[in-house]
Amino acid sequence: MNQIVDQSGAVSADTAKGKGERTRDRILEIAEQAVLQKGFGATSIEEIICEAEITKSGFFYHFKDKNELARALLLRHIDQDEIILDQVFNRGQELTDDPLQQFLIGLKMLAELVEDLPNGHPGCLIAVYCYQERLFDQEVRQLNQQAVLGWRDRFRTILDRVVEQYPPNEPVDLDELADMVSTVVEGGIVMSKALGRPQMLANQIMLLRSFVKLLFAKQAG
Amino acid sequence: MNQIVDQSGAVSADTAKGKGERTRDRILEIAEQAVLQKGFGATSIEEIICEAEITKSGFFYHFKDKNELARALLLRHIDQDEIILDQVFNRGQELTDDPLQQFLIGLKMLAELVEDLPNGHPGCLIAVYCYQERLFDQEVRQLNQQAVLGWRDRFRTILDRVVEQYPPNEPVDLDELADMVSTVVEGGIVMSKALGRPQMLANQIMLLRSFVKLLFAKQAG
DNA sequence: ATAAAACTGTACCGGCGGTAGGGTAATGTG
DNA sequence: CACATTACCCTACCGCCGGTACAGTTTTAT
Repeated sequence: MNQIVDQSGAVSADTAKGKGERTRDRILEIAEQAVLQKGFGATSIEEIICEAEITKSGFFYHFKDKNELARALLLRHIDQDEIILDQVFNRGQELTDDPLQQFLIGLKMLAELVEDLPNGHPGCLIAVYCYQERLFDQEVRQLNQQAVLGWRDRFRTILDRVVEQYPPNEPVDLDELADMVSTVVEGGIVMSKALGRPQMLANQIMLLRSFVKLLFAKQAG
Repeated sequence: MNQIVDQSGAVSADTAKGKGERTRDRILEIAEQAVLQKGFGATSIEEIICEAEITKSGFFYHFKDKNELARALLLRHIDQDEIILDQVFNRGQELTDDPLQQFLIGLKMLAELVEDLPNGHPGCLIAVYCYQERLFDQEVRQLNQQAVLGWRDRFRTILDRVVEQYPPNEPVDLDELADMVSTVVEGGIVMSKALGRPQMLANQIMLLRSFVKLLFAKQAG
């Protein structure tokens, strides 16, 4: 869903890593950017090694084939994504005890976070892989699926606490509502890219937030 | 947004076309399926001509290069999409004079339409192209942009009529709300594909419909 | 019948994914 | 410092693919 580079953290972490792992990370970083811009099938190993300043042998020392690169890319992406979502939605829990407010704060912070990205959201590997599923093996597809189910669990947990205190004004399935967050983010990224207007993603998240407010707002009387 | 083959219509139209155009259409049909499954860069001309039972020379007789194929695919996709959206949302206008009901009926019909697709929604070329923008020229990117703006106009026009009669319960930007339909469809397609559950797209559309109802519902008192 | 349209056939180029295998520089560790 | 392991580099090769060039042939519409 989100991929933002944890700069200072990454640097300090790098120094603790061996040289091999640092090269591997560099390959992954370069590859991810390329894949998000051109798709997996259109990203050549040649260009990756060129930018990473290694040779083809060097590349295949780290990844036995392109499919293994795909798997590593996805795993890394999912990890980074989870860290960011944890930060955003745990922060809400620190600020208030009201579960609805926690959720609304999380959505607001998510919107601000994607809005502050200088060149817009770079894209989501899960979406890239969805549209190129025939290129990958079963394992990659399962990873993709589990990542999405992880998002559902995350938001569902929050929503369960919300409905205890706020009965929804319209009957909704909570899993579907949890999925709505992912849906809006994924769709928002596509719309942002299509229009070349990065801000759209943040706007759509905020609009979803309005809907959540409406759904759980206490009615007058 | 949507790509559904208008079968009987296509057949009768085919008979009116010259042989060249029929071959061209066959190429486009095969290419679109492949591109939606593997991405544009990973779809080889070789496999297209193999399935279309023509030679490489035959292919390049119709399209001077892959970029021209991309443009033709996109134009065709946008056309088909517009026909479907016209059908769905004009039907709402036939059934009632209330603009809100028209919109809600349109969303319901859209949900039913995508739910009835046997193998789930095949995907949206606009989304594919967004995630592979570096492969295409300026013209293709502009086409993509205009298609999205067309969706916005379509829904915005409906919404303008809605707000005349139904003041929204929460302040919203109508362009953003119009974009929300596209966002949910694009995001819903990604989610459906990622989870392998075609029904998700219809569910998300119906959930958006609930939100629209809430937003424009007349408050008690 | 005939001209135009719609192809086919063959040969070629360079780039890319991937393999094979031998050689070498850098690195962490005792 | 020694030394094994890690992390690469170099060269050569294969087959597939996008794309070009161009001459020849069939099919179609009129």
